Amino acid sequence: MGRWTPNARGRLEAAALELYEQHGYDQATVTQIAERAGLTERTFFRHFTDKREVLFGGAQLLQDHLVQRVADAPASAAPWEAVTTALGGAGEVFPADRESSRQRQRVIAAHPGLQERELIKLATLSEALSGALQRRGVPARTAQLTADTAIAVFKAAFTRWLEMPERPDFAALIQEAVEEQRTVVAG
Amino acid sequence: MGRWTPNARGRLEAAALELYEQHGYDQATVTQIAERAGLTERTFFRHFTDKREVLFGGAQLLQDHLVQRVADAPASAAPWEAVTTALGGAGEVFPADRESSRQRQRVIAAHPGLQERELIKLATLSEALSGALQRRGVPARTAQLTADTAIAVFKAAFTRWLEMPERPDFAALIQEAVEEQRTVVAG
DNA sequence: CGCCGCATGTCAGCGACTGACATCAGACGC
DNA sequence: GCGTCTGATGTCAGTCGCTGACATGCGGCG
Repeated sequence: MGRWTPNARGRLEAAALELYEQHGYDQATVTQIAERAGLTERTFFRHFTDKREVLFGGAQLLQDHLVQRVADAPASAAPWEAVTTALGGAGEVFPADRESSRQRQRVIAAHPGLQERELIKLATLSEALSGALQRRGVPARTAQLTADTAIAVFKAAFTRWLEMPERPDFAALIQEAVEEQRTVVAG
Repeated sequence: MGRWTPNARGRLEAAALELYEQHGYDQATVTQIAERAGLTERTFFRHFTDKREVLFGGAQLLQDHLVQRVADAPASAAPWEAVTTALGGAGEVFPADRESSRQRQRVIAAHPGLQERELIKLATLSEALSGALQRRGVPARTAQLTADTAIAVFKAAFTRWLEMPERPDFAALIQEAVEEQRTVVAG
């Protein structure tokens, strides 16, 4: 047992999500978030670099997971196959309840600054996938284009994953989006 | 002749670009930028919503131009053809000297916050292209996937446009990237 | 037993951004 | 010509995000 009540970071995340949703991102001050978590503003900034970052803790997990899967793909797999197969397994790291994901998306959708942060997380993910592909021998420019194109697929699939009534199989949604995109660019 | 020296907005843009490059984005204060332009901090924030936006005035022009070209494409053109043809004409709205574009890219590359802003400009552009496609009868989901995929192509082509020694024909770079992407997703 | 590490608290300060109100050259109606 | 109105700018005060420097005190470790 530590000196302080445990999981300060998790309490800050929960407090922030609640306040952002109830009063809006702009109205919620960092001081309020910290107080609700039983901490001080200064401690908030020791756990998160800024007021936005508290919503994006999961991005790093997703990225590590995907990079690992690309690295682990059989040597025979083509770049596009390696990446899309990895994306198909992303459902494993999504939260058990889609509702918390939807809540988070609602907060983000309501604030441009949070959309900016989400976009750079996707861009960082794209860079990471590109790096994983390059380690498989794919040339840099091709790797980046492949990764960017894959992100377009991921976005489409994730949007559907949130929208569908019953929790869907993420791999199937990825497969659908891949096929739709192939149709599009063949056009 | 107005009461004030003209083109306040342009002077603020120039002053900001210089200071961001010379001293770094973080070190340059808005007060400094405004003073260099012969104005006050308050006036800066009347022309630009925040310290970042001063670097992104051209994005709206590009967007309007591309949306117009998608709308003007012949009815017979498939969505992908309409969008990529429009992208090919984007070279018309780039600055005459690539050096100022490179300077701007260097500043952006040096600061994550500016990268965020650039990404949301691209996302906004993607939304606008998606809207233009939907006005041509393309279903919403397909339109967005088409636009996102097109943005991946645009990024690749623009990067090359900045890098090449002689000013290249942007339409040709778009065409190259389209073909490379088709190869990629063909697996 | 005493020292140390580390998560947290306290405090002071900077700079981004905003709202309210003042100013004043030029445009415009008469 | 003359008063009025408009719109870009200035002035001022205030909030809040974020940071650096230093203090504090429990738990562990020698």
